[in-house]
Order: sequence, then structure tokens, then C-alpha cells
Amino acid sequence: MKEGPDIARAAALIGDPARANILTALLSGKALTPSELAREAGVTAQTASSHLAKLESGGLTVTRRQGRHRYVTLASEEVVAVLEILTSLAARNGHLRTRTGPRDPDMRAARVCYNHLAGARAVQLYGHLCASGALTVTQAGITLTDSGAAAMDAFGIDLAALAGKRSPLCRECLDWSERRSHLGGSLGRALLTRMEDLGWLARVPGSRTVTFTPRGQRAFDETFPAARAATEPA
Amino acid sequence: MKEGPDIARAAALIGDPARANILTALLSGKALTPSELAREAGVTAQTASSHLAKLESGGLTVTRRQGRHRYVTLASEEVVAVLEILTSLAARNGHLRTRTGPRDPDMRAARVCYNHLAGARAVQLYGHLCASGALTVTQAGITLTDSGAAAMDAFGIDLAALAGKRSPLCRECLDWSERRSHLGGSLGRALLTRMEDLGWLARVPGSRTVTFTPRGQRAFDETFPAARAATEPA
DNA sequence: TTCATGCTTCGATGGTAGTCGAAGCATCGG
DNA sequence: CCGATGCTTCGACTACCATCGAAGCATGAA
Repeated sequence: MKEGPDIARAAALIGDPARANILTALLSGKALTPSELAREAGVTAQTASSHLAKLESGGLTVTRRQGRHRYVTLASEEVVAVLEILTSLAARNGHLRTRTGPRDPDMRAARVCYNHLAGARAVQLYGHLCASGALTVTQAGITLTDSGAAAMDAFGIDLAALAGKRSPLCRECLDWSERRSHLGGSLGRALLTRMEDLGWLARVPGSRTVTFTPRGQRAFDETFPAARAATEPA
Repeated sequence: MKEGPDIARAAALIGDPARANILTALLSGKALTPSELAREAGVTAQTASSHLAKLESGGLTVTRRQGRHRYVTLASEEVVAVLEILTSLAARNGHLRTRTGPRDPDMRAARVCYNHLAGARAVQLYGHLCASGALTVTQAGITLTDSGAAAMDAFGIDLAALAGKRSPLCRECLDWSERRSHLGGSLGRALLTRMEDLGWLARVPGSRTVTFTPRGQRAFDETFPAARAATEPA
């Protein structure tokens, strides 16, 4: 029985922690690049590449080339269904409290994802921007409203400079530790940079963790208060 | 990320070939004993025991003691759902042809499953019995029709003796190598015994493989010809 | 009690696959 | 054309885990 029977094949693909993280990240429905997935899964690019090759040859994901990047998505609704049932199964069995995502509490609170803020703080930020009408979320993606643009300008973001860039201004990014969306894209990057410039936060060298200064934390909570009812994760 | 996140845990459990075989065998809905499962999975009792402990602690199976034996069943409908979707997924991805089950061709053709015939021959037998109206398959299970009872009697099966037994007369059993149903239950056992008595086949000592004699093969094909359109596997 | 059966635990072995460093290719921008 | 970025391939290392032999425990039968 050393010859892998079909069902075990697919299950074994999901069974590896790194691949499971990749698949979970893809559950957002968004297409993500290999490097983003590597970051989300907490492995290096080489490892992620190897995993992605296996996932694709196993029929769990599909890849489409677009310009310079490769975008990976889940292959079918069946894959989504399996992942969701597995999640619910794990939850029911009490394996929910298992630490998903970074074990470091600080890292869970705030960290860098690609180049924008991630973690609980980032989800709070995203929730506020949606609730205040700065962002509108549609099927097609996220767009910055006029009032949102004004707010960003007031916060010191140079939107004109961002408009010239190739990368999308706003992008939804599934948060690993929070399992909810936060803001990526060039605007997400600009916000992180701006907050750094304001002295609100500092990156921890050699780590993805970001620490807020006490003053920065207060200012952040004041500027982007936690929205009452945020968009649902699942 | 070494800490296994929930979803990977359950998936990894299904991901091992031996465990996948065990779970597939349990998909019949019947409670099976560890030794039976060891047989089905093609591993020794010790190995199966280890696997069963993991499956149970992972919440995929439940065990209930009854008299001298232990009976294992799948834990919930969710587990069934996951296994079924995984099967369909694997089929869709062309991994159907992958050798599932015993690698020995003879064993694939015919073998013993608990005490009844399994393998390609068994699927042929089951297909004929359904096509000829000897069996009716309903949601509730399989029942032997009057004409079927007559046919069994003509074949030399003592149905009256079987009626006294506790175990069900007919049982659907998912075939490991063929991924299609065959006939289990006391009738399935009786059929195997009868064919053995007729000299159609012989069990290979120390193996689950069953070999048909040339004469027995001809008689089998004559008595239970392959049904034209069998029930679809995938 | 003693024996037999069925299942589990222990200990040792081997194979498999996940992981990363470093180098090799593409693709795009200047 | 050159340089940079993003991704893949190659090679080697490591660790985990499935597997089995043999012994240890139950449970039920004689």
C-alpha cells in the first residue's frame, strides 16, 4: 500500500502545516502571489515554491500568470468545501484554541505583511476605514471613496504619488492570525510608512513584529477607533 | 509554525495511506473491529492499533466496546462529508487510475473482505444481482427479492439457516480497489463459502487473495455475467 | 483457575518529505 | 544593454513517523 491511494494523496497535501496555512490564506478567495503566501505560511520562498508546485499538481490550486507576477487561487469549490469542513471539524474537536499563526503575542498584535501592517491593529484599522465610509468593498475589490481620499490626505498620505505606481492602491489581505481582512496594496504600505514617520510605531529588527509606542497606540486608537460591527471573517 | 494548526492536524490524519484505507472502509457506515480494519488496510494489528488511537484522539472515529470486541465507526457526518469530497476530488483530478488498494493484481481481482468476496469479481457479482432484480437497493439498505431468494436457493444457499443469524443478510460494502459496492453480510459470506465448496475458487494460504480455478471462472461468468451498465463509480 | 483470543505498548529501524542555502532563470524597468 | 525582482531548481541535511517483532494486558471461555 505504499503506492499512495488517491484520497490520501489530496489529504496529505492539506496535511502539512505550511501548505495548510497557504490554503487557509487562499480561502479568502483572493488570488495571492507565491511570495505573499510564503510570508503568510512562515516559510522561505523556496519552500513555498515547492509546496505550490505540489498543490497545483495535486489539483488543489490553479495558477494564472499576470504580468510579472503569478497569482494562485484555490482550484474549485470542492477544495473550498473540504477546507471549510476540516476547519469546522477541528473546531468541534477542541483543536480551535491551537495557536493559529504567529505564536508571539506581540506579533499577533501587529506585524508587517509584505510591506503593510498586519495583525489585530491592522484589522482594527481596516474595520474603521470600512465603517467610516473611507473604503467601499465590492465584488470587484476595494476602492477609496472621495471622503476616504480626503481623510488620507489629512493624515499625510500623498495619494498622487501612489496613483502613479503599478500596484493596486487598495487590496484586501486575509489576516493570518486574525482570520479577517486587513488593508494591503500601495495605500496599506503608505499608511505603515506614515505611521512609522509619525513615530507611532517601530519595526523590531530581524523580525516582522511591529511595536507601537504608548503615545502612538493612543493616537492610533483615536484616529482609527475600533468599529462596532466589523465585516465577518468567515 | 511548527505548532500544527488545527486544519493540518485532521488532514494529516487522513493523509496517511493506511489510515485513509481504514477510513474508506468505515465509509460503509458499518462498525468494524481493529483486526478487520488492519486486514482492510493491509497492515499488521500493531500498526492499525496505533493508527486507530491517532484517529480517535483526532476526533475522526469513535470506539464503542461491545462484549469482547471493539467497534470503530466514523465520528460524525462531517467526517463522512470530508472523505466523500476528497474522493470526488481525487477522481476529478485524474488520480482515480492510481492504484488504489492492493498492488497485487490477483488480489485486486478477488480477495476476501472479512468473510465475503471482494475485488473485481465481487463487484461483477453484485452488479449482476442488482441488474437481474435479485437485489433491490434502497436508501435504507439492500434487500433480497423473492426472485433473488429463489435464485440463491437454486445456487445452493440455505437462506433459512442465514435468517437465524444476528448479522444482516445483505450489506453493501465499498470495495477498496474498485471503489464500487459489493455484497457483504451473511449472504455475502454464504456465497463465498458456497463457491468454495463448488471448487470454483480457493483461498491462498496466508493471504487474502482468492484464486478462481479456470473451470470456476467460466462457471462464475456464466452464472453471474457482468452487467452492461453498472452503477457509476465516480 | 488456566488457556485462548484480541488488542495495545515498547523498542528499534528505515524511508520519506519538509526545510533551507545557494545558484540559475525568467521578466520587467531604466 | 544592464540591473533588479520574483520565482524555481538543485543539493544536502534533518526530523518525523509509519512499520513491524516481541512482549504485555485485558477479556471471555472452558
